[in-house]
Amino acid sequence: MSSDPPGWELPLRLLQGFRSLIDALHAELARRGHPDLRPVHGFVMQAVGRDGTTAVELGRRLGVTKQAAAKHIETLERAGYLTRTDDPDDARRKLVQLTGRGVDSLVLSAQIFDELRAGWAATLGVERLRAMEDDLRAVTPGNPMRVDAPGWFAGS
Amino acid sequence: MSSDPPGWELPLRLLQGFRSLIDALHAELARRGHPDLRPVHGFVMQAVGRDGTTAVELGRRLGVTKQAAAKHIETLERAGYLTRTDDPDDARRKLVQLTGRGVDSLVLSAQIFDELRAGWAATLGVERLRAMEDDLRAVTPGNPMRVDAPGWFAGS
DNA sequence: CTATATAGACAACCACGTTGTCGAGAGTAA
DNA sequence: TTACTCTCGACAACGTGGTTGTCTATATAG
Repeated sequence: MSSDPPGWELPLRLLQGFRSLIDALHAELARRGHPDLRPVHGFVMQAVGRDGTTAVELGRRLGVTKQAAAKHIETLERAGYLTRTDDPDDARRKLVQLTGRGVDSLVLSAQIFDELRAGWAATLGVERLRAMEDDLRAVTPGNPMRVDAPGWFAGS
Repeated sequence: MSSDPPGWELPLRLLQGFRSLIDALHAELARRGHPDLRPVHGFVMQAVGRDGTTAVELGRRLGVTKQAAAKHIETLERAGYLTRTDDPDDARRKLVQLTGRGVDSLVLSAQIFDELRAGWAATLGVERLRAMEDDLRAVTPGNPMRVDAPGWFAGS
């Protein structure tokens, strides 16, 4: 029988797996017309969503303050991925929405993620990959769409 | 037959798995006498290692500049986890070494990681967990001891 | 002895998070 | 209508952790 690996290997492998996928995604995004996107930008735009949102709500979704969310919005607005328009029903609010370029980057990202997953399936076999996904779902029962990752690591 | 999940779920699950382990580790570390440690501190002390190192070498291991490494050293020195002493063989160098408290935190972390892995094994079964580890090794062939994670996410 | 390379300290700056404050607008109750 | 309260977004100040650039002291090679 084989002995168990040390427990500290598992989290590092999980992180490496995540990193390798995200790095490959952004290498491919750069090749297909989005060289300026950073990993955090994908999380922000995913949190904005097709329906748009506001700075306060975006902050809630990302798990940061509205001020931090506003800075992300400003960055992505200047880069051409988001627009801000006045809400006709509430003069306090500014509606943040994806531009065509923003939507394109999300569509492209979904497509590239599928391609990367196919690469893992080719290496591991479809059944082993599905087993890994099932097992990860079992130990991380939350909604995978939560995007409050940024800023979590460094902490206070 | 079941259909494949979207490719974007896999990286999010990997990140969630990593996060859940690291969060559980630090909750337990806090309970066992190390409430001030942050995730990044574990990476730094792991990079310092039992043999000690210097600021320049630490920066190399973490993938950051020597100045950034020096700031981590100063933080952890003030917190009582590291000491800096003059190198008797080279008056330019300051040897950075773990204190007893620093070593204790690493020993404790290794122990807690083993306990967390046992928890996953209880949920998934030993064979499934080993399969996941094997598969992660197969798709992330690098040395898992690399600890250059901090600062990678936000990018430029 | 001299030239070059390295270690670490220091300053300035930037990115991204925080808290605190503020004015404008919306909602509600007297 | 008026007054009170809440919400949204803007702005300033600050902390942390990263960067580049510069400087001094010390090793090391020629």
